[in-house]
Amino acid sequence: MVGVLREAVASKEYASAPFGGRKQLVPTEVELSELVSLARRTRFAAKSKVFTESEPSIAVYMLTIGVAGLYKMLADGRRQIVGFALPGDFIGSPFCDRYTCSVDAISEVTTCQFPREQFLTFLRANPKSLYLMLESEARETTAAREHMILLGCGTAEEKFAEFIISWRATVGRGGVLSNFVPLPLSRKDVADFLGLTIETVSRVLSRLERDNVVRVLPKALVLMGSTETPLLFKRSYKVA
Amino acid sequence: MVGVLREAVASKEYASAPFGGRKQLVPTEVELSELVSLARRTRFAAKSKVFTESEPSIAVYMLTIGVAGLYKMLADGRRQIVGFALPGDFIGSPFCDRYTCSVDAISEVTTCQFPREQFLTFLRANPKSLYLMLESEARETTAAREHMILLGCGTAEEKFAEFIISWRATVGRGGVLSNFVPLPLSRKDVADFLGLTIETVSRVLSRLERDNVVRVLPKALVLMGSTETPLLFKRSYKVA
DNA sequence: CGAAACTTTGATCTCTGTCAAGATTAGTGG
DNA sequence: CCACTAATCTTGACAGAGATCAAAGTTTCG
Repeated sequence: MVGVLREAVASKEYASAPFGGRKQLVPTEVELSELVSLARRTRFAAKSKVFTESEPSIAVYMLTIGVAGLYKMLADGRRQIVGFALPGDFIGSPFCDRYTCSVDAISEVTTCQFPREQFLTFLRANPKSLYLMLESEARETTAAREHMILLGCGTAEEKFAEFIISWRATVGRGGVLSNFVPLPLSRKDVADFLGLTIETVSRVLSRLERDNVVRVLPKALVLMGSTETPLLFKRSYKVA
Repeated sequence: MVGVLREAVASKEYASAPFGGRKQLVPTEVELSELVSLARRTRFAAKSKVFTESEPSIAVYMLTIGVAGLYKMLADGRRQIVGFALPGDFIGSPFCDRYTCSVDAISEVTTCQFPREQFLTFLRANPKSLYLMLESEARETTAAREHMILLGCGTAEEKFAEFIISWRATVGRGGVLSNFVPLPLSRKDVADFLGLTIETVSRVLSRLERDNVVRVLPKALVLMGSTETPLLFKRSYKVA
């Protein structure tokens, strides 16, 4: 659940910075401070669980530092990562009694924890925040569907290319796009996100490196070619 | 975009039936009649386009009769169906300037069309409806993620089994589950939803029929075994 | 009734998964 | 800081699920 409230709450949490030039409804200062008063700061060690699918949903979290992975698992251990949460993203829906997916901290993670019922009450009473959450949730749905086409139609190489380009954009939020792309995820994480095996991911990377399309570093990649259009850019992709 | 407003608007559209026992916020009669006044009835022939990804978003639709398919396409013709819309479901998000996926009528379809800006204005002014939309959108995200695990982890047979069981539940909304499952979708539709080819879908079906798990009829299937737990039920699936 | 569209079935191929070693990297304790 | 062990990553050989190509059967619909 990627938050639209993120700039709001995040800025409030770390400093009382004023809002930027959003043209949509924006929570009032009063709404905001009420929300902030609900928050409890919580930390999670790298690789620890934040919560698990199907256990009772007691809180909504906003991630403030680090990277988390949202995933679903099958009984036999197969795992599908359905998305990643970065600073500013909300995790957990206040509308379900139970969590609809599991979340693990990938790096060390810090969150603002909001008790579910209180968060829900807050939303009911604060239409502007409600509106922002709805926008946010709509983006989330769009992102999920975007990923479906990869999972359903993509080859291993297409999946990886698409992933790394969009990951680069995600981690570079707002900032300038760099060809140096930090990659705190393990091969397993990438594989489980793309519906591949670690071996296939590894082979794709080796091939791309051999062809001078990327340079593989520990915990990072360097994309070759111009910053605007790295060689990796495979997008025959996208829309008919 | 599966609507929560569906019972509301649908009942208003067809009759002024009172609401059922929802315990959440419900739009007031005033809100509702305002919404209904925005609606324009629109029909789409089977296989016609409702709208196409990336064209300007001018309206939100609520499907009232029929089945529609939401999909994304790649330049080379590969297609991923990301979901189906049935009566009561909303199609199109009011928050994006352009449609984020394409929609085709599968059977003949009737919709209520709401001009986007007016719908947006309505939402801003009617917090209770806003709340319902948010709940609805959250369900949509959950459904999308649910499908991801199939696309990423499932074998052909698992994909099909999961699909048909959930399709049966979807078309049987509210009613009793029957082992006779109408299937207005073509093999291509099923294949594009599951990330398979039509040949593979066909082979899976033939195998299941040979093993007396289903009976294949034109435009329908009959599941063998008890109504509660058809033989098809493969669910080693679901949650660790 | 007959042509077009869709579905089934078969033969073959290929991409990715699986299994099995090695090679790196990361983590730990002396 | 280094050495040693565990975890992670890469690479290879092989196998198999599903894709592709091709043709015959069905259904649909004018």
